Amino acid sequence: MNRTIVHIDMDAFYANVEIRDNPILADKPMAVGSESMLSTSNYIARRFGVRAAMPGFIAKELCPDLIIVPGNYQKYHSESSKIMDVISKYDPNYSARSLDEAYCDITEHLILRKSLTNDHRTYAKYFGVDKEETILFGLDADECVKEIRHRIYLATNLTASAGIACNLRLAKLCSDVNKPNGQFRLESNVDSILKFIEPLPIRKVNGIGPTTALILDCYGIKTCKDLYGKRDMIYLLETQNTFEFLMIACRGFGSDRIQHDTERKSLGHETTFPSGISNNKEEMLKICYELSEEVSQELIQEGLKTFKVNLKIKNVDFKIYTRTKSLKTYTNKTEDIYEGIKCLFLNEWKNSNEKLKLRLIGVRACDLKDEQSLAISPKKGSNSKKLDDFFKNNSASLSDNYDENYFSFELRENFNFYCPHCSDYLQGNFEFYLQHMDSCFNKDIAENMIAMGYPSDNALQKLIRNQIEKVSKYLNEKHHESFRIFNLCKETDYDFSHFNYMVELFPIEDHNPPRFLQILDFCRSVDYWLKTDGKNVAIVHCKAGKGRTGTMISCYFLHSARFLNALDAMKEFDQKRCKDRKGVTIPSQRRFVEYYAYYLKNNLNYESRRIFLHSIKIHIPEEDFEFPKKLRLEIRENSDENILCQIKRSRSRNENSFNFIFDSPLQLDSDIRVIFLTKKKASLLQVWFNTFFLYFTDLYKELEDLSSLGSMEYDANSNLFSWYLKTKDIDMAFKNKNIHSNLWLMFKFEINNPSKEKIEPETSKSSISKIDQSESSDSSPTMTCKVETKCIHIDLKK
DNA sequence: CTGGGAAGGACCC
DNA sequence: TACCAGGGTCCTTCCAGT
Repeated sequence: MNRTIVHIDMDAFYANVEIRDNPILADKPMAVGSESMLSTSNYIARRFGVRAAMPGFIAKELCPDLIIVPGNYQKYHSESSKIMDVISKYDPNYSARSLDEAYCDITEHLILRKSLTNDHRTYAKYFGVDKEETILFGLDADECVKEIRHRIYLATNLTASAGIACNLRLAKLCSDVNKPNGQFRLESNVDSILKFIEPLPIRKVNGIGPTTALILDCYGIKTCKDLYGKRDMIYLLETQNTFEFLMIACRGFGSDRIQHDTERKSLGHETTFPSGISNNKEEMLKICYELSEEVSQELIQEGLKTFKVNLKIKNVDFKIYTRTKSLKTYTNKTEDIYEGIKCLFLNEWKNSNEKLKLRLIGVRACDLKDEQSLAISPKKGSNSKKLDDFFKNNSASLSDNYDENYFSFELRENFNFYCPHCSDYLQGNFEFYLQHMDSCFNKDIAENMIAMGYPSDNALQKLIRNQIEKVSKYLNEKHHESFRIFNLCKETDYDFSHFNYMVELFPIEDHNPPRFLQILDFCRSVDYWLKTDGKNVAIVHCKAGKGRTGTMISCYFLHSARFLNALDAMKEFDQKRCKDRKGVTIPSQRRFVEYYAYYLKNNLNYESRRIFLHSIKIHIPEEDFEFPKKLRLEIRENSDENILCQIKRSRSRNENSFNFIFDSPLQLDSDIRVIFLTKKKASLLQVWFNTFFLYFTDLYKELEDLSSLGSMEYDANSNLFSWYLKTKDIDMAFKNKNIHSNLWLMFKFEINNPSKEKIEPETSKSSISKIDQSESSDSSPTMTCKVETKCIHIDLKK
C-alpha cells in the first residue's frame, strides 16, 4: 500500500502516430490496420463503434467514411522507445507491456524528487517550440505523472493517459478513468479503493474477457461488488484458480512490485494465406518451411534452443487446431524444426484424406532453453501468490520469497464489512473478518449448548462454512469427550469420525419445521445427555445454525423450563445467535415451537388425531395484480413421502380467490405440509401444521402478532372450524415482497368424522390427563397409529 | 493417483 | 461481398504412465 505505481497508456497509439504524421487525418474517422483486422482506431472512429481487433469490413459498415491506414510498425517501435526512454528516467526498472503501455514505480523517484531544484522540474511548454514558454511541475505524485506525460508529449508530440495507485492492477484501471490525455490517482486506503473498484463493470478487470464476463453475467454479476457479494456461489461454481483470481481482482488486490520480463516460454510465427484459402499441399509445406526458418533465425538470435515444436492450423471454418511434437534434441536449426513440423503437417494432411483447406499456418517453438544453461537446468520454482496461502494467514507463514505487500492492506488495515451471518456491520482487518466469521458460526447459546454452522468436510464449502478440522480440533481440545453433536441436517455428508462418532441425527429438511415427534425426541435426547454429566455440552447444528437449529434449541429452552413461552424462547435464541433477531423466522418453524410450548404448558399427551379437511381458500387482495392465475395444491403427509393430494386450480381475472374444495373431506393426521405451486412448479406458499394442535381452540386465542399460529373460528351450525393464516404466517410468503400482506388462507375442517355424531371442540383443560413425558416417545403405543394414505388427483378445471 | 504431455481455450496488446 | 492478425501467456482437461 505504500508504493506508488503508475500505468502509462498512450492514447490510440498507432492511430495518433499516423495522424501526427499526416494531419489531414486529424478530423476524420480513421484506423490503423488492414481490411481484415484493425489494430486501433482514433477517437472519432470510436464514436461509430469502430474498435481495435475489429475486421476492417465491419468497421466500414459502421462507419463508411472510415480511412484505414496500413500500420508502420517500425515507426511505432521507434516512437515507443522514445516513450520508454522518458519513463526510464523515473524508474529504470519500469516494465513495458507493449509498444504503447508501461508500468513504473515512482516511489523512489518521489523521495528523490523533493531535492530536485525547480530547474529540474521545468520543461518547454510546447512540442517543437524553443524554450520561450516553460512549465514547472510540482513535487507530488500527481505533478510527477503530469511531468512524465508532458515529457512524452515533448518527445513524441503524442498524448498519454496515466493511472496512479498502490498496485499494478489498480493503476491499470485508473489509467482508463480520464482517458484520453488525462490521469487519475487512487488514494491508497481501503475505503477509496473499494469505493473505486466496487461499481466497476467486471469486464474492465484485466483478465476478465468476453467469455468470463458472459458467464458471470449469467450468475447476475455485473460489477466487482456483485462478484464479491456472490463469492460463495463463485466458489462453488468455478475452479479454485479462477475463484482465487476473481476474488483477488474484484477487491483490487494486486502486486505492487513490477515483475521483470521472465524468460520467454515460446516463440513462433504464423501467417494467413494471402490468397485467403489454400488446399495445395506443396504450397502449405513451403509455408511450413519458411515459418520454420523464421523461427530458427529468431532462436539463434536470442540464443535459445527448442525441444518441442507446435503446428497451428486454421481451417476454412476458422476452427483452430494445434499439434505438438517433441524433437530428438534441443535445437535451433531450421531443418530440425521443419522435420518436426512436416511430420505433424503430413499427419494432418493424411487424416483429412488430403482435403485440408486452410486459412492459416503457424509454427511455434516451445520448451525453450538457454543455449548456455542447457547442461544444467535450474528450474525456477513457481512463486504462486494465491489466496490459499493467504488464508493460512499470519505474517509468520509468509515466507521470504512471499511478497508481504501483496495483500498488505487487508492484513494490516481495517475495512468495513457486513457479516452475512449475524448481519452485524463490523470493522477490522482481514484476519478479524475471518475470526468473526468463525465465531459467528459457533455461538454459545447457553452454558452447555453451542449452536454452530455446518462443519464442512467438503473443500467447496469451506470458505463459507465451518471447516471441519477446525471444529473438530476446537471441540476435542475444549470439551474432550464431553461433547455430542446434534445434527439437524437432512443433507449430511461429513465424516463423523472427526467427532468420535458422537453425532446424533435429526434429519429436517432445510427451511422446514421438524416433525413434532422429532421435537420430543430431540429434547429428550439433549436433556438426557446434559443431565448425565455436568460437563457435557450439546452442539447443535444445521446449515447456517439459525432456522432449524433455532427451532430445536428454542424447544429445548421450553423443555428445560428456561422459558415458558415460545416467543420468549425464540427471542432468547435470536439475541444470542443473531443481533438482527433473524434466527427462527420461518412461520411454520415458529408455529411448531408454539405447539411445543402449548404441549408442555398443558401437559398434553401427544397422539394421533385426524381432521377432515373440507376446503382451503386463498384470498388474494385486489392490489395483488401479479398473483398467479393458476395454482397447484399439494398436500403431503409427515415425512414428505406421501402425497395425499394434488389439485390444479385456475381463477378468472376478476376472481380474487382460489377455492380448493374436496368432494369428500380429506382425512389428515399429524404433521401436514400444504404447498401451493405455480404453473412452473415453483413453490409459492407453504404451511405446515400438526392436526393434533388443531383440536385446541384456545391455542389460537389472544396471540401476539409475532405468533404464527393464525386464528381459529368455530361455526356450530356447520360444525366446521375455520383456521385463518395471514401472509406473515405463511412460509415463503412472509418475506416475499411480491405477495401482498393482506393475503390470507383459510382451512375449513371438521374434527370428527362427518359420518359420525357431533363432538364439541375440546380445550386443553377439559380432557387432558397428566402423562409422564418419558412415555411420549416412538415406542409409545399412542404413536403407532398410522394414517391411512390415500391419493386423489382431481383436476377441477375439467 | 499424479504428473506431464498434448490439445484447446481465454485473454492481452 | 465479407465475422477476426499475429505475437504471446496461462489455465483446464484429458490421458497415460507408474
